Amino acid sequence: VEVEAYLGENDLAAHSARGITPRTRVIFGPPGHAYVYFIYGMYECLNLVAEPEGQAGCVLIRALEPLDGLESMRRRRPSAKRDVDLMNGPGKLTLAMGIRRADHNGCDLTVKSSPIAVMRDRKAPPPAEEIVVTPRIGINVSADLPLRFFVRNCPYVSAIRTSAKSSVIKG
DNA sequence: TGGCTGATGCCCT
DNA sequence: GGGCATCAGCCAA
Repeated sequence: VEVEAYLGENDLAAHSARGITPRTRVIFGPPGHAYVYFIYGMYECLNLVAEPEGQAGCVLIRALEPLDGLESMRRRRPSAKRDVDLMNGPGKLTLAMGIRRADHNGCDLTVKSSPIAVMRDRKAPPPAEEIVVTPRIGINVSADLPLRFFVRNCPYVSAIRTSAKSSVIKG
């Protein structure tokens, strides 16, 4: 329900901006794979590689709406007081899902046997009617680019922080 | 409700 | 060695 785009070029906020390193190698690999990185000494963040092999570009998953597995998520995140707080942040949702860099960085999400369940036993929900577009959260460079997208009026997003720079995509 | 801060370790200069 | 795509708890108002 909430993502941010990180581009391959002209986006200094992207980890891939300085080219291929041991950490960013996955971002330059084939699409549909998970790029999981460790941040602030405590948290992991999940990205989906989104460009053809050889090009950089990925999507940071910032919030999800839990449709299944609520009990196990509550066990992994006992600090969440309400269901809407289980996955409303990039560090929270990896905790709730048990996603770790050591286990899941580089794994292929396009196969049924993927260790990260992506619509494995479900039909996709209907597309959101309205998407809000804003600048990305928590970055200092390329901070004005409108690359954060979230479902309007969805209670599961991390911060309904719309600004003067926000806009809405319909349909 | 909103702002500040400590916790904590990888990554790249 | 400094910065970092974060979070939870604390405090003031």
